[in-house]
Amino acid sequence: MGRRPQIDRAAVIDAAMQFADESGLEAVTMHAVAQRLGVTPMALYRHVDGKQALLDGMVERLLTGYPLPPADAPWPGRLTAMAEATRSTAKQHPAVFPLLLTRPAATPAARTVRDYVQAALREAVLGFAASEAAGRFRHHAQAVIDEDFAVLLRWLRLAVSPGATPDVVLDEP
Amino acid sequence: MGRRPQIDRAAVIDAAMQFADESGLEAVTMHAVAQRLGVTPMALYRHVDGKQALLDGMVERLLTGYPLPPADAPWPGRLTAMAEATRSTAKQHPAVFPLLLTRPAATPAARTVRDYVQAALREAVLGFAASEAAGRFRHHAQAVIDEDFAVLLRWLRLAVSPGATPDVVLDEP
DNA sequence: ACCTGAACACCGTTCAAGT
DNA sequence: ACCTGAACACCGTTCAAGT
Repeated sequence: MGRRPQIDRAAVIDAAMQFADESGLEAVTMHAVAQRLGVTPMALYRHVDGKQALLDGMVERLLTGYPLPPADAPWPGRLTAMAEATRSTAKQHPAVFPLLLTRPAATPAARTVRDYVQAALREAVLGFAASEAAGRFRHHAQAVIDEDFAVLLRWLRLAVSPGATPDVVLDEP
Repeated sequence: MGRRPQIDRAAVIDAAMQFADESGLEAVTMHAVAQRLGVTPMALYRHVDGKQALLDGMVERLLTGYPLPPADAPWPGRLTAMAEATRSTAKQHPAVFPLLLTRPAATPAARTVRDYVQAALREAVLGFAASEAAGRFRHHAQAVIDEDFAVLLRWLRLAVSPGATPDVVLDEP
């Protein structure tokens, strides 16, 4: 008499992600996800706390897929790592990606990552301000400055245009 | 035999905005808006092109409410004006405000304003970079620099945290 | 413990019809 | 031209019931 659930929380979120990438985010429906799992809609409620919780689970899955440098690493490295993680995520789940911009603080994991990026951006801007005020930039090679600003600019653009396609945002010079 | 429509596009959008502020954005429903206007849901379709178009109309209403400095004005003034317009909008329609971050390029008017902000931000960052590279900051009073960065930082924070309450974003130091 | 069946109130949208 | 009535397929979610 094995009770084999065969439909745990991870499977539900998996199915939702796949379905979203196939048919679009707005097609992710309790009925549709259930059908894809060969199960009744009501069966999902045992494993996720309703549709909001399902979407939150998808966001968490998106955010926790990649390791990030420690918070006290230099900000260009942190932003670059986030950019790479973001690009990978966008490539793997292009349709789910917009959720990141719509529900950024829905879960503790999401909040942690958002604060991580926010802290890096703030450091970047304040760092530039402090550096130029002290005239320290003359000690840097111009190429390094340009590179740092390229990273910063990409994030600004991503932050400013939530509706933009990730690839466009990340790939443009 | 006056045909007095008594329910034009503006009235539909008005009702939707009011209802959103009273009952939340997710309560804005074709049925609900129609009921508030004392009319059948299907009557709305003569004046707005479905629900998406209704939401787009609300975004446009939000964005076109305030005049902005010309595009060739100095960027701090442009960002400050946008900040003031945004704050007023957020105060008047707090529940509708998130639409701005969700559907930023839905209509031509929305696209124009987004490009306006994006250009100002880009100019701000590039301007700082160019200035420090040339060592020109020594000619500025530190107070002016601080003020410029305060404006820029607010916009960065707003851009980075779409889910944050506007008042918190705009009022915090 | 896990899933089903039947049902509920609601949603956006259509069509044909009234005036 | 503008609005209504009845209806459609669908949505999230509940409840009681099966095993």
